Amino acid sequence: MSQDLPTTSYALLGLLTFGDDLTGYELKQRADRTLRFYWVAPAMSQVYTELARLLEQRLVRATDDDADGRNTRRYRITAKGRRTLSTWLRSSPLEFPGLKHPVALRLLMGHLVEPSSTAQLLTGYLAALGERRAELETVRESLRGADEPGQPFRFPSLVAEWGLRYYDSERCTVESLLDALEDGS
Amino acid sequence: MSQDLPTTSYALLGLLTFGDDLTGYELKQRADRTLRFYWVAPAMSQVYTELARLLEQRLVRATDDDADGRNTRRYRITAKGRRTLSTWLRSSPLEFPGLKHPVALRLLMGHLVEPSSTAQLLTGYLAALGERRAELETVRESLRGADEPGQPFRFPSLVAEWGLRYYDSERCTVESLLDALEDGS
DNA sequence: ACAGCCATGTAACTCGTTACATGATTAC
DNA sequence: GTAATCATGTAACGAGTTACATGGCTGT
Repeated sequence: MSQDLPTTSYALLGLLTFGDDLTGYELKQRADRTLRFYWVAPAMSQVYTELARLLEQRLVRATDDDADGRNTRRYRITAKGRRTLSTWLRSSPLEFPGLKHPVALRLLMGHLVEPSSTAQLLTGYLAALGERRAELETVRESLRGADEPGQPFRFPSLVAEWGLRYYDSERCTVESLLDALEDGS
Repeated sequence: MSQDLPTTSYALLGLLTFGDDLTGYELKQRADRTLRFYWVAPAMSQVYTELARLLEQRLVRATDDDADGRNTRRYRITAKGRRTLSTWLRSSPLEFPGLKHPVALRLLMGHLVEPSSTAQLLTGYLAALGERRAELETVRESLRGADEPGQPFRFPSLVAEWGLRYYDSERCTVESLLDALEDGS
């Protein structure tokens, strides 16, 4: 029973393997600090939906904690959850990354607008890229001290590094696209 | 009337601005050669669904061509379609690209599996990346000759170049991740 | 007192997918 | 003749979103 969950379920389950129990709300925050950069930023409502599913399949266990008046459920991954997750990691076939790049999409149709409009698009993207990069940089900084081989945040740190490199490469490419547009117009 | 279409509608409409009329089938093929690399590869059924929508809003016009026995509808963008598209291009707010990167996601959970399993994941990705890159290279080659400033495929060519650079940057990063994993295990 | 955050959920809806259904043309 | 490709659509479903609904706690 219970084998093929949507990838986002595995992703959220994976965020519960870092040694602490989280509420739905906290899980959403963790997703926003990690998953967002290379997977998705699930809506609050989806986090609760996924947790309900994981609970139903006994991949997580919930502890009600009404002590503080607030209705609070804290979720912990179960042994079965760990087994399921590592089986998935080992056996799932390679899926190629999917990119949804509205900026590239708009550049494709550059012939429909004035060159200045396209340049403005790319300049705006460059700015957004800078902000994003700064956010991810902050995340990586916060992992410092536990990101050496063998330590708990080694892999999150490697992934963050990967993201930073990606943003750097984007900046570089977009800058040369802007140059090319100037020359050719 | 009629303004906010899903982005994929605009994307498909954009593929009809390169001077030729296409059948649904041909449009799908064009999407597979271009959109796939930085947007989506829509299912055949979705292409027809979107075309029906575009038709309903008079953004495309259809010509039935039953002459050859086959039921063939050829679609052409209308003046209204062009207006709608260029308005969208000029006025739509900047959306940041979204990445769905199953490989990065799995790397995040590297602590749950043996190092060899993670290394295998990355090696597999490197191979897939090579194939993808080759496909995109073929596409770019096919644009040669009409990709100079002012020519029809200038922008598609720039976008393809962007994609190639992205794949190169990925290859480079993944190689150094593999090095880091070897050192630290 | 009031705003902002913590906290949990339901309902309606859209996008996009896979599976199904059909049939003609082309190349071997 | 038969397999691959061209060609068009419908139906059922799933993943994920926004909007809605509720309420307590915390800082000023």
